[in-house]
Amino acid sequence: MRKSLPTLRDVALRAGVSIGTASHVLNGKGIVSDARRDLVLRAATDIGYRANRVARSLRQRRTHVVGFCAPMISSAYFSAFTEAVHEHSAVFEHHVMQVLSGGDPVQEFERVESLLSRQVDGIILMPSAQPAATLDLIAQSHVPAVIVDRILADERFDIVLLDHEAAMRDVIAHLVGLGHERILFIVRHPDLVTTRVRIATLLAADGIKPEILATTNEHNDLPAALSERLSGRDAVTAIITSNSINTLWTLRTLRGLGIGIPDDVSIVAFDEPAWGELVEPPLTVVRQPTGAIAGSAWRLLMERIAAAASPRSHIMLRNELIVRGSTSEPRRSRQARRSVR
Amino acid sequence: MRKSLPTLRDVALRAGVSIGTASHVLNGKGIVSDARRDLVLRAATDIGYRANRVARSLRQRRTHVVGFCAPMISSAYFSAFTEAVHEHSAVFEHHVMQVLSGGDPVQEFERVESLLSRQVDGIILMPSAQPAATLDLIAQSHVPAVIVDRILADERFDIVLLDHEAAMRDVIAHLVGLGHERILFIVRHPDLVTTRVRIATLLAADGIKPEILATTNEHNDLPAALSERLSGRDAVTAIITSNSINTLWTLRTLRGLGIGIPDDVSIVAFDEPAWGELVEPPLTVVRQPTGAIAGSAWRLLMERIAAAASPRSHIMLRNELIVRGSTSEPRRSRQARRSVR
DNA sequence: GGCGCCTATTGAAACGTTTCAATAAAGCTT
DNA sequence: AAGCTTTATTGAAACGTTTCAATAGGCGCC
Repeated sequence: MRKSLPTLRDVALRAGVSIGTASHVLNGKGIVSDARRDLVLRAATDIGYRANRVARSLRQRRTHVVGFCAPMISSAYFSAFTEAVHEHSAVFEHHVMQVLSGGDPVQEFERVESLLSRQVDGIILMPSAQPAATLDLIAQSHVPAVIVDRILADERFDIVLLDHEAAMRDVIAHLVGLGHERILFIVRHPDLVTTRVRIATLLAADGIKPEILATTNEHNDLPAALSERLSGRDAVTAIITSNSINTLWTLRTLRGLGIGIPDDVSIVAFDEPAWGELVEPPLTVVRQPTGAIAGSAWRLLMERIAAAASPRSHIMLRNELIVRGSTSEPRRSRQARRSVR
Repeated sequence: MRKSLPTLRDVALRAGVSIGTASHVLNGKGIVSDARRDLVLRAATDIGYRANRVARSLRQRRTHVVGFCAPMISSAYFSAFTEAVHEHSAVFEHHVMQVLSGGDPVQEFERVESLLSRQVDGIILMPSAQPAATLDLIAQSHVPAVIVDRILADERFDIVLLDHEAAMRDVIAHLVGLGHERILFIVRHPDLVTTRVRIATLLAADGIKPEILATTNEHNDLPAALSERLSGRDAVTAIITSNSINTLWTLRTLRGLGIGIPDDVSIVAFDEPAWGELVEPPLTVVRQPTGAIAGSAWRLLMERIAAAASPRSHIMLRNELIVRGSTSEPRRSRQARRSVR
């Protein structure tokens, strides 16, 4: 049997004041004489009083806990974002209760429901691919929520978006500027909105001949597909990868095929991996501003909690194209230029 | 003003029964007639009742929340472990309230204190380098806690340890077996218990000539230090790195110096990075069993919560040495063997 | 038909806070 | 000195559950 902790009642008793007064002192609210204040404070430290925030939450109908639901953690983008979310929690004086959906809509629904029953003050959601049920659940609960990426528009929620269209256009402009025309985009989750936007932007671009390759989870189709797409007269001269894992497998496959970067093919990677700057050659990447996303999400959420009725905001953040060594002019145009000299 | 959610009272009212009966039905406790049971269940779904777990926690003095404090997330080992902790949470029907210490003892103390005031049922702690105050705080609070790694022995807590000594011995045996003698160990945090154990084990080993290199956070001393240690008559033939970042910088530096792996020097990396298997050559690594650590931690914690008085357990888990392409016989012995043929 | 024993149900206390309305004391104004 | 405001303090209600003791009805038993 655990010894029960000292309570506010114990403090009040020891200080010889009422529970109400003790509460006032410890919360700095109300008017209390200096004498009693000292008495209470001393009593509190004497018996090692620590407020029971569960009781407070019940009474105030406010937990100061924010629910955070993400598909996973151990992948560059998610772990960076998760860390950023936790780092901001201290600033905003809330705790984070985190659940994992594994990207599965059913689990997502259940986990979010359990967050709601914990009376979280708000929710930060990185949605799965089919989040409709979960979104309905949240909307109907009237708990403030911020959706991070993957949802393009929903008037019921505040949304923090990444401008994947602009990002892809930046990538294309960079590649076209270098002289690339045939560009291969290797994707993993073609059904995600994020991916769809990127694909659409690529396909709609002028002056290039884009191709899409949807690879498998094990990436075992990559060697064959790549060696085919990198040979012959109309071989691709640039590859865009859609996430860190993808990038890793692509690099490895290329090395296995003896294809040089950027001499034989240029590489641009979405979702900067931790090792992006450190491999040879350093990778040209699209950096996702995880810190800024988390910051915006928190800010929107806090504003929403303070003013439930104000109009919803949809914030769009820019990705940043970091040009490093893995992109250069395609071989043919380099040769052509050399022969001109 | 948010519309207040339906409560158990509303359910009972609608079903025409007492609150107690409604509670019995929804928790499957006590004896309730089938007729009333149906009534209650129907009423509950009708008005979309969802139990308020804050109220339940207060009454039961049990939150079913476990506090989890770690130094950070966005590093291979921590993100893998964090994910494992969250994955297990569903199995054990607890939620996780996570806080970050940043490795700072003061923050660690404060964050853990705030977990305690949230009345967490237990704590999983990955301690900072000076955790004494935090440990005292937890011990004195009588909240069950499991310490993960970095603390060798403390009778007040259940502890899950990694056998860093055995791991280092495995590494040494592997290298010695290949014919290495001069071995360089590159470390980042020489003050961590973890690191100290590894260093001591290396220094105590027979038949080798070990060297320790404590590098800086920016690793800008690495090129000079490595080029010195890899040249001359008594050059090192094998390098052990102590974490993923370390490994990355080492690989990059070696490549910059034009030193081949494993031809010129062998590499063994502690703390398997996600990309360990995918770089060229694939890395020989010491894998930390993050899933097993998390599983053990949860199991111990749940047992402790069920039986506070039972003796503390200290579990020691083995790391796994994964031999891949980055280690081979040292150059000299290879040449010697070739000349014999 | 009185007694005891199940079965089902309920009212009320308790969990530890916050907060509101009420009160008491004290100071000021006229 | 009566009336009014201000300043401190308090008792009690409320938050939404769980749980315990009490009760009432039904039933069998002698």
